[in-house]
Amino acid sequence: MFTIGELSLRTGVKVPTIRFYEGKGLLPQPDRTAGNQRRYDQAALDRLRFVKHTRDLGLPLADVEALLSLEGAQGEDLDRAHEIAERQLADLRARIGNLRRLEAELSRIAAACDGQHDHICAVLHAFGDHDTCSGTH
Amino acid sequence: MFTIGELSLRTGVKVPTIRFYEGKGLLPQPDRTAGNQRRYDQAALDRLRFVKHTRDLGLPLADVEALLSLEGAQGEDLDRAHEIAERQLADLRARIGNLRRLEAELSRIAAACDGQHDHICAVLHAFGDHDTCSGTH
DNA sequence: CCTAATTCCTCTAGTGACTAGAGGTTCAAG
DNA sequence: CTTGAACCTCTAGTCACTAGAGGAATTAGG
Repeated sequence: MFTIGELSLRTGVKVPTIRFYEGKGLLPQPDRTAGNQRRYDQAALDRLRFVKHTRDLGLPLADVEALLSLEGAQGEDLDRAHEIAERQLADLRARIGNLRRLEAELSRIAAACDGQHDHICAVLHAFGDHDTCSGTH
Repeated sequence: MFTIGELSLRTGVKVPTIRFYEGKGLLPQPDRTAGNQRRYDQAALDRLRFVKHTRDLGLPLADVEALLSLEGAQGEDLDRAHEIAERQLADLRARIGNLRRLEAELSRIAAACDGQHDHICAVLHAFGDHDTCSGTH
């Protein structure tokens, strides 16, 4: 049996966040001591690790919840899980694409003034100027 | 003179968001008609475009505000602007790196089950399983 | 057995950057 | 002069936490 603090150490999820997840229904209500403190078992640890991992992957809590409800799923339910993974992947790839375009633009802006102010620094102008952007955003 | 709706159309910033920016002090208080409606001039349009563009680049409003206060800056103030651009760029590159690692993992997960359920689908297991991750996150 | 330090409890409020809605007013066209 | 769209202010909700107040329980040392 772990305290909430031990669970936090083992998963890397902060204590208030664990309580927050419980309030959201992502984690079941754990046992309590006579003094009302939470005590967790191995199953709770596994479940929290699942939540942590999926969150790290960028899934919103609603999707984490959906996946949790699919535990031990079969047949069509597995298609749902697969679909969530595919959707997240597409999302992620789009986000990477956007960020790479922004990276190109930001480095153009940062390069506009390399510390010499003999000329008028173009950084501020570059921030305001959309016309010279390569991509759309 | 533009109404708030016209400003919205020309910049792509939604009407409530324009009011929100004004409340935050990012945009100056515009003139008003006798009936209390906002009327904007070209300067307001330019300023909002600057805000929009910097926001699109991923800068938090606090940084947008800092940049706005540097308008017409000279000397050392320009270093501040340059520093903000450099910091954002570093930030952005780190974010891209993280996302690319996650992409690798998500595609591993999505591939774990390609629609055939003869075998037990590994998607759910993969979501819960951090050990097989290539990178750290 | 007692005390002190640490961890735990609940609850409220704050973050960032908006977005949605209620309930009411003004403007522009016909 | 009427109608309908666009405007006004204000409050509250979103997401995923995070911080703090004020108090109770647990645990290690003496």
